[in-house]
Order: sequence, then C-alpha cells, then structure tokens
Amino acid sequence: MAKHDPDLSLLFHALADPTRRSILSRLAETPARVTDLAGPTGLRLPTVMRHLSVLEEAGLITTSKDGRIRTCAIVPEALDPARTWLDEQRAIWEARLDRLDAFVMNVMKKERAE
Amino acid sequence: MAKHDPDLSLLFHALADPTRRSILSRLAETPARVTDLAGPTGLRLPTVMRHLSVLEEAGLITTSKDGRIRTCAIVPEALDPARTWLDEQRAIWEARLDRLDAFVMNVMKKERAE
DNA sequence: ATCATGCTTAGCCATATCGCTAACTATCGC
DNA sequence: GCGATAGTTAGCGATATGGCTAAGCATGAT
Repeated sequence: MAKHDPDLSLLFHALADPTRRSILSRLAETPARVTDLAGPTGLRLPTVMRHLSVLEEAGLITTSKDGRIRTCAIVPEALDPARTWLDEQRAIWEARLDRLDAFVMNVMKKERAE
Repeated sequence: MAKHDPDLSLLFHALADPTRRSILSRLAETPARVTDLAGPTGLRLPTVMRHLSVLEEAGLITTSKDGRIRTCAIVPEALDPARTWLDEQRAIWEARLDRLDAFVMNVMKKERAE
C-alpha cells in the first residue's frame, strides 16, 4: 500500500486548481496552442505556461513544439492512478461500512434478546 | 460544466498530500482519536490537527468530541464528486480518442488511395 | 485538589503557489 | 531585413502550506 506516492500527490495537486481543470476540459475537445488555452482563462501567457508545466509534470498533458507554436494535448491514461486510488478507497470504505452494519445488527439482536 | 467548482478544488487539494492520504487510509479501518492518528505520521499534534481540519473542510471526515477526546471518522460518500469528475473526463477523453482514430483511419485511407 | 492526558491556540519559519510585468528569443509573413 | 506573432525566462509580491514550539484549557484519574 503506497504510503508516499509522489505520482498521486502530483496528480491530485494538478487537479486541485480550477484553471488547470478548465484547461484539461478544453484540451479534452482537441489539442490546442498555448495562446488558445490562455484566451478563455483571462490569464497572461507566463501564468498559463506555469499551469501547463504543472500539468505536464503530473503527466496529464504532453506538449510539442512545431516552429514557434507549442501544441498541447491530453494524456488520457494519466487519470488512471487517481481513479484506481479512489476505487480502492471506496472499496475499503464500503467494506468498513458493511462491518459497521454487521456490528449494528448484532447489537440490535442482542438488545432484542434482553 | 462547472468552471469554478470549489468543492472539487478542496477535495483534490486535500487528497494531494501523502500525510492526509495515509490518515484517510488509517481511518478507513476504523474511527480514531487525534493522538492515534498522529502516532504513525511522526508529526506533532498541531500539525496533524491542521491536516485534519483540511480533511474536514473538504468534507472527507467528520469529527466529534466526547469529553476531551475527539474522534475522527471518514465520510464515505465524500469521494463521489472526485470520482464523478474523473469518470466524466475519462468519457470525454476517450470519445476524443475515438474521433482521432477515425481521423487517422481516414488519412490512411486517403494515402492508400494516392 | 492535584496531576496527567488530550486537545487547542498563537505564533514563528521556510518554502511553495499563483498572479503579474518586463525583457528576451525565435519564427513567420512580407 | 522588419515587423508582427508565439513563446520563454527572470524576477517581483502577496498569500498559502506544512512543519515546529510554547503555552493554554478542559477533562479524567487519584
């Protein structure tokens, strides 16, 4: 059980910012240039660049430069570790709920018996 | 489509820290006191308290105080918004991949025809 | 009443984050 | 070549984060 998973920390941190999530949503439609991505956000280019490098370091996007244009695209499988972790947790948490149910039912049975 | 979803930001931010994730894992087993949670982390109580309040503000845990003891417990459904967002994104991203496949196949067809 | 326990508050320090401007580089179109 | 376009780098300021210590408060045990 991964105690210190830097990947997950990078991933969740990248997803924790609304600007970055909206950039991802935009890129989900189609790859785009840096300027295209900056437009809707209302932020300056250097600011957007920083967000993009956060996304890239988290593995969520790839970028490539052709001439003076940098094109950004999503990396679909990058979300998998996050999904996997959430699924695992849900499974564990629900298992605990089941045990809790069993416990409660047991208590009720006992009380009924008294 | 939620442009600015503070819930998601709080959620993902809370999950972005390894200490907080390990606290959640610990709580997945059973509710615990603050001191119990602090032990494994090797961190001081005030530090752990801060992590706990981040988790609580994100809705991931609830706490209640009985006498001088504060007991913390997970809120299982709190992960749902994150899961939902990830699922939505995956769906959209995969749809885009399908369109890309179609595009590539079309190009290949054209090239074969020349 | 006193002491130990469990938590809380206040405040400090170092670092990270998020926004910006200004200045620089590199390419494209003419 | 020259100007416009696209991106990059450097660095600033405000705020947030994550750790700590020290001191305070409330409760439980004796």
